Amino acid sequence: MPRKPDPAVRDRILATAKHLFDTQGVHAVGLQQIIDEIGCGKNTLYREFATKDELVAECLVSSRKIWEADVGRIAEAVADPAGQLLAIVSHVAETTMAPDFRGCAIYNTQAEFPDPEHPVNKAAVGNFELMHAGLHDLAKRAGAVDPRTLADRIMLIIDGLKANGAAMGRNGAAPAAVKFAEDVIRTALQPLSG
Amino acid sequence: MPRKPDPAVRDRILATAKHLFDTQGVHAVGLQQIIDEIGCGKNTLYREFATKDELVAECLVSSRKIWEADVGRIAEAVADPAGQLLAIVSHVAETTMAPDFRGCAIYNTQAEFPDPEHPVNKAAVGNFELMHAGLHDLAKRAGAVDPRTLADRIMLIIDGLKANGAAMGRNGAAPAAVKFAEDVIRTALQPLSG
DNA sequence: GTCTATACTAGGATAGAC
DNA sequence: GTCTATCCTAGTATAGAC
Repeated sequence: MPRKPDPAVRDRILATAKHLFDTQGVHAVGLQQIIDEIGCGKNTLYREFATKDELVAECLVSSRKIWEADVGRIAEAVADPAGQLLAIVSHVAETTMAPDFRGCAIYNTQAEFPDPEHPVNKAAVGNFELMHAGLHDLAKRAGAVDPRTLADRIMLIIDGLKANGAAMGRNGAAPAAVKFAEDVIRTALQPLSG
Repeated sequence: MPRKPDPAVRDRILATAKHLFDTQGVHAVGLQQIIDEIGCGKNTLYREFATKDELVAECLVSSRKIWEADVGRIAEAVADPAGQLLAIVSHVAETTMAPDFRGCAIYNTQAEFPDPEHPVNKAAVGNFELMHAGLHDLAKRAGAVDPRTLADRIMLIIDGLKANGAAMGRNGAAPAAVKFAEDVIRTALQPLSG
């Protein structure tokens, strides 16, 4: 087969773009930079993604899928919903304490597209809503007295981890997050008067 | 004195730049845009700030001063350190639930300057360290059993508020944050077996 | 002299034509 | 894949108003 039908060229573009966007910021990365990195032609990129915004939005879909895959893997490894909540926090803590962690890709992308009507902004908000809904579901199945409040608190810890980890890594508040979540979950499951 | 020594031109540049940076992002705002908004000449801006980076760094100093002023005002209004911690969280919650809140200016700026060696990045990290140190001090004076842990937890809630509030406003986890902090502070002050 | 305003350089951006 | 068109950026230098 002499002529490659480049079956995965779209995925390669997406992966390369997502990596560059995540590490340097969307506005700081030009399409030419992505093209150079991949070694493809400009029209190849424009065939797959009509505009840069479309490419950015598609990267957010990738971020969502990665999150869902992580949560799914945790669900397979941990039986009880309360343990899954804790494992999710633990997983986020690990990623945010990595030396090259530069912040939550979804949050950072949203910050670069402040217009609430912009598709990229809407996609980012949608991702957060999905995350919160997943936590809420787990909190319900864990038997929390007030599932919504538990989900809110875990969400705050996760979001705090991302923001704090980006700025201060393991020198900041991130190392304390898992124990924090543990206490919060334990308290939330106690029927009365903890 | 007939000739105005334009005592406030530097402040006007700073205020305008900070507002534009905060609402649209640093990379998305050109110096020309700032100049047009102010109505001054390009020379004037470059006389006060040699480079854009210098202007950005100075905006971070403004952010820090605003934070310190907020904390100082709370310290005057609330007597006990534990109450101050709660009031700080409450204050952050209010700002993050404002309809036009676009995220923490310091965090967003840092995200746009990922290079840890860049002066702007260092300035942002320095701001976070100052905030954490202030919380730690309050936690100690509040008589917390483990002041560092209390400071870490309050910091996580505050950072979570900023990230979550930017994405979801009052539809997200932000409204639950003050009650959350209240519980955390109360538990942290109990000498044993809460 | 001090300000605004404009022209200019050199580079990088998106986008698209070929 | 290359090449072009158009636009915008940071930053500098110059022109002209008061």
